[in-house]
Amino acid sequence: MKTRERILLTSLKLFNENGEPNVSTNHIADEMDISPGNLYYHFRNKDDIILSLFMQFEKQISDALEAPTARALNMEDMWLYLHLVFESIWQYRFLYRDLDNILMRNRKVRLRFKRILERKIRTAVAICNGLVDAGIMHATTEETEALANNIAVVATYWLNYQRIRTDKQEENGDIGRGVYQVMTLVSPFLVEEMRHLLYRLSHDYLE
Amino acid sequence: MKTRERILLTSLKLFNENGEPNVSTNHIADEMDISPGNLYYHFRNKDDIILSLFMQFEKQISDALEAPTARALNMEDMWLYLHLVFESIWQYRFLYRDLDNILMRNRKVRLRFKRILERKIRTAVAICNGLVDAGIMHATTEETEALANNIAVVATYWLNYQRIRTDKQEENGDIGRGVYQVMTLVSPFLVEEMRHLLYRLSHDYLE
DNA sequence: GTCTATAAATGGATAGAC
DNA sequence: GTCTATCCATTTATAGAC
Repeated sequence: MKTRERILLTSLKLFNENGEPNVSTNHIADEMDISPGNLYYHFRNKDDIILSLFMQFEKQISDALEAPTARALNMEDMWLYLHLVFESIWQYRFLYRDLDNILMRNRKVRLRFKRILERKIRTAVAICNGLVDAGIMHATTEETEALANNIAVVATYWLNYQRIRTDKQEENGDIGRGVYQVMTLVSPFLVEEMRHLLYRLSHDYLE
Repeated sequence: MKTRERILLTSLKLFNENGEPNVSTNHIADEMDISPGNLYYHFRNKDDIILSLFMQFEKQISDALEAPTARALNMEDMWLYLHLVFESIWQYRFLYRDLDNILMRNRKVRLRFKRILERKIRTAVAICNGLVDAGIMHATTEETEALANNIAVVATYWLNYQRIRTDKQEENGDIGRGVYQVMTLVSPFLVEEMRHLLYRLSHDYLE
């Protein structure tokens, strides 16, 4: 494997494990048994590494956000879709844990992250409208708008929230809970029949 | 004013403005025109300052969380209650912006913050149960549980979320939007009459 | 209580040899 | 591409005089 690739892989691992602010370029080089100078041959600086990792993340989550707008979704599709979103966040969780800091320092990442967030919201609106059109959901425009924001907030911050509550540092078992939690946002707007279906689905899903 | 007090006030201001990781003890001393040595006479280290600020925050938000469990709430009460919670968060927003980092470093703050979070959830459950008992809300135990978590997530992270979306750094005008957003979580579980009341209330409230 | 001076450590980054 | 050596800036923190 190329050194550049290894730097990205090692950085991602260390960032996720220890938090981005607690991982210096020296740490990364050390962990890989290369020299700091070598690292700086491949990346201009630490933010450059973060930007590269972010672009990997961006590509991955973009693919996940693509699918549901292409066609109408049924309930099972939505689980899968949300699962993919949560998987991406989990994989690059260091970004979300120090979001404010990272976005503050890094203009490029800030602009692009904003775009992803807006896209999340628009995707949520599109899905809801699809459900309303299909007659299995009832909501006014205003309700849909507020709902989409709530979906975006919970999807964005659920893993942070869960991490504070349950002290266990790793384990991604919370993804299922995150998906469930987002679904409970939509649930009360569904027609009764669908609400029950969702209820059964979620109990299967969470074992 | 005592120097110790001034250090806390200045730290809070700088932390909120520039982000806690970007404010060193030297910056704080500098801004106050005192020497770093003087600052360290009053506080053992930076985390000690953060702990003191956190305890101020804890006291303030504890008061806010006290009220609603004492008695049943009507809709107007809930706006006020949520407003107080958001005000506290806004005032100590630096904590929330670098939450993961701060909690990771500081065991005491972590344990106490966790307690506050649990209390937020329990308060939300209590309020919902009150509304159900009063017959103006319909929700199963499971729905209430999920709802309380969603309330906690949105209340905790709304200001962070809003800050990313709208680039303007300061201005607390988003508090009203935060309260509204939390209310939209509860709204679909209310009986129709109350839902309409809430709708009217929120439109008055947000001008 | 407050200041000056300074130690000790760390992190980001570069120059130049190989 | 990679390493060694090193520089510079910053940060935390303390000792000791006033």
